[in-house]
Amino acid sequence: MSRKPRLRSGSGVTMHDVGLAVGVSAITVSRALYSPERVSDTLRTKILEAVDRLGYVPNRSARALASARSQTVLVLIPSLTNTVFIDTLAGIEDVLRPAGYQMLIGNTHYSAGEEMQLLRAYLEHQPDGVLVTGLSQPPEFAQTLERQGIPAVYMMDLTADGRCCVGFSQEDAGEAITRHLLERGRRRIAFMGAQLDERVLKRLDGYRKALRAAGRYDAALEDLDPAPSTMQMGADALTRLLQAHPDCDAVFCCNDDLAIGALAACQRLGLAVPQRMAIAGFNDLQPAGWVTPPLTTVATPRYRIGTEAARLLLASIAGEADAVTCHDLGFTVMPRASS
Amino acid sequence: MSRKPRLRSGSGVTMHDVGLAVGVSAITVSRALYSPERVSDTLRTKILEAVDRLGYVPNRSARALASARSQTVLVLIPSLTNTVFIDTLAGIEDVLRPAGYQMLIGNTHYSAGEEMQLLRAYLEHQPDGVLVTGLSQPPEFAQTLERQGIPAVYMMDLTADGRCCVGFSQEDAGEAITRHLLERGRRRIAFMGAQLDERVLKRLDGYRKALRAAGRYDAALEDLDPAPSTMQMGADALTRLLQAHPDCDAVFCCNDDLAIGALAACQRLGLAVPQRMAIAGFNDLQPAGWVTPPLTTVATPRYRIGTEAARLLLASIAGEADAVTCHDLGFTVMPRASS
DNA sequence: ACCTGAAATGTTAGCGCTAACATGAAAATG
DNA sequence: CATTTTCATGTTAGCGCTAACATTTCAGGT
Repeated sequence: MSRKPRLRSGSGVTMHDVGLAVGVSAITVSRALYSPERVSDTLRTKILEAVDRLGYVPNRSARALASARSQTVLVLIPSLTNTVFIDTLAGIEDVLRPAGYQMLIGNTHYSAGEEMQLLRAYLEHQPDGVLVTGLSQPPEFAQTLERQGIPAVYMMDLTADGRCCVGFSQEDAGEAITRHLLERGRRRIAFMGAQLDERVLKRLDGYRKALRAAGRYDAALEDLDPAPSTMQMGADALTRLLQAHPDCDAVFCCNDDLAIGALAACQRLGLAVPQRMAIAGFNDLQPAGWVTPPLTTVATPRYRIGTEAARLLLASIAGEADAVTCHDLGFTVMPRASS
Repeated sequence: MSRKPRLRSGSGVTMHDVGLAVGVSAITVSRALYSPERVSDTLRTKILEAVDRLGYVPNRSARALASARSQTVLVLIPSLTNTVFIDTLAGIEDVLRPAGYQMLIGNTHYSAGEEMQLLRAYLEHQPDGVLVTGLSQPPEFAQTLERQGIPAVYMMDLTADGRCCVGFSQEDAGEAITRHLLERGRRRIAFMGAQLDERVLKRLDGYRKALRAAGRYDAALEDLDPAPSTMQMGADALTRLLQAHPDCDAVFCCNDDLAIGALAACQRLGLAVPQRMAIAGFNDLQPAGWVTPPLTTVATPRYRIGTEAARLLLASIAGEADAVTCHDLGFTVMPRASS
């Protein structure tokens, strides 16, 4: 009356099998692998040899189920094609992997709806923590995390509302680069924005603040397009801008892609940069230092945001309450020849 | 004599709890969620309502453990900063997500060693299948997969050795674009290569084949650098190349980044493109069609490689033996003004 | 010799879920 | 109306692992 044996996943070698081969119980194998100090040296050596010989592969699902810790972190980023987030991802990975944590990457495509959906879907993995881009999730988002008791770190921007965040003030950065253009004697400074996510809008706020303070704000000089930014778009926007406002003498582009497109358009139109037109970008991506003329932009600590956020999250997972703080990593205005 | 209750992960609501709330057993809840046709409509509605009300989140680890299927696919790609692989990733995701599969992304950094390490690490998740970039893994790689009975699909290139692959012939593509340059009357065609992964080397093979057939091969015209490619590198290589070989009248760059760098260098050096110097790239990334002059390049079906590979893998996981075939998705030479 | 306590290993139970088999009721069949 | 089939649901056991407690061993102190 024996039942069919159930399916086995993987190679079918379990801790129990390894234990049998060495003459110990499964728990000792578990300890040899994950808390080596609790097993005598001789035994541990024999066990590790057997693990190798039998080709034992631990089963993470079983481990997660039994220990109630998945050793997994969910990372939500708006895009995989934007270098900014890829750099951050690299920083995150460099901290999480050595710590034995697994990254689950969710691409929100800049959509709050998709972000919420992804959170729900990935919660099934019982992540031990979540790294989120930006601060403008719906209230439901934080509630869900709260209910499951999952710590989160918010990346890229700052807030004083008590959430744990790592980044820099997008608004201050926008203000700083605009002020830089003012200091260079520019009087009709335009803003070129695409994607229009929360970070772009905050940079726009900073731009407005700087210009208003100088008494030079003109809403007509704002060119906003919700579509994802491309170099082409930057070129088009610049052409449009100069047609409508021939007196415009500078433009702050919300990112380097737009700025490089704008630069190319100036060259095509025969406008000298920076003499006739100053151009500033944002992020200091690799090409910014390389185009002619080199692009004035704002260098952002993307990689470090990743490492710091990951570190904070790990501390938070470990229960260190003081990990829940706001980390301002700052930014640097990079004055180059385009302004 | 009661023990401490064990930790609970997540919200603590289980299928059993949902069942209690509705007055059914846990297995009925399971069926209502995953094989709805096996539960009556009335009951299913009640169960789903309770799931919502209680905020039940399924536990994927438990599911994977009990069913021996993780609904997870491992994707190994060489880089997250190369648009080529990001596009492929997008294709993969667009097929896997609707099918309920979870992607685990492993970044190999173009290293066979890291690739093997990643495979071993991610095997702990008991992936149901693996998507791999390229064909030149060590024999150990395929053996490991074989032993665990995990199907794999190899992306980007073709092979006749029986492995399931989706891509196009990198060699044929290299040959085709080189022939295009020959047909445009070029006689001293250089090759500029970076990163030097297997795909670049195959394109180089194709380049050599075309030039040898035309009796115009000269090993001195090959500029190879194992470092990751950048626009800067393309510019440097072009300058170097022209210094050493002033008679060089065309260059096939192994990717668009190098080509755009080379283009910029020509402009800086005052060399007319294509009159004095023809330039061809590879991949047809967005900027290729947009720089001046527009770049001749080879369009590659990156997104479709992703969707097809994912589809094949799913079929393979489902046990459809005929899924193990080679899919040639072809490529298209895009003649533009740079040649 | 006895006790104490730390170190090394084992036993038991259960994490949340689903495969396999079992049961009971309703519907279809002769 | 008895019999078979189908459908809807339940029971049992176990996936592989580890928390919690239990036991054994042995060093060191008295």
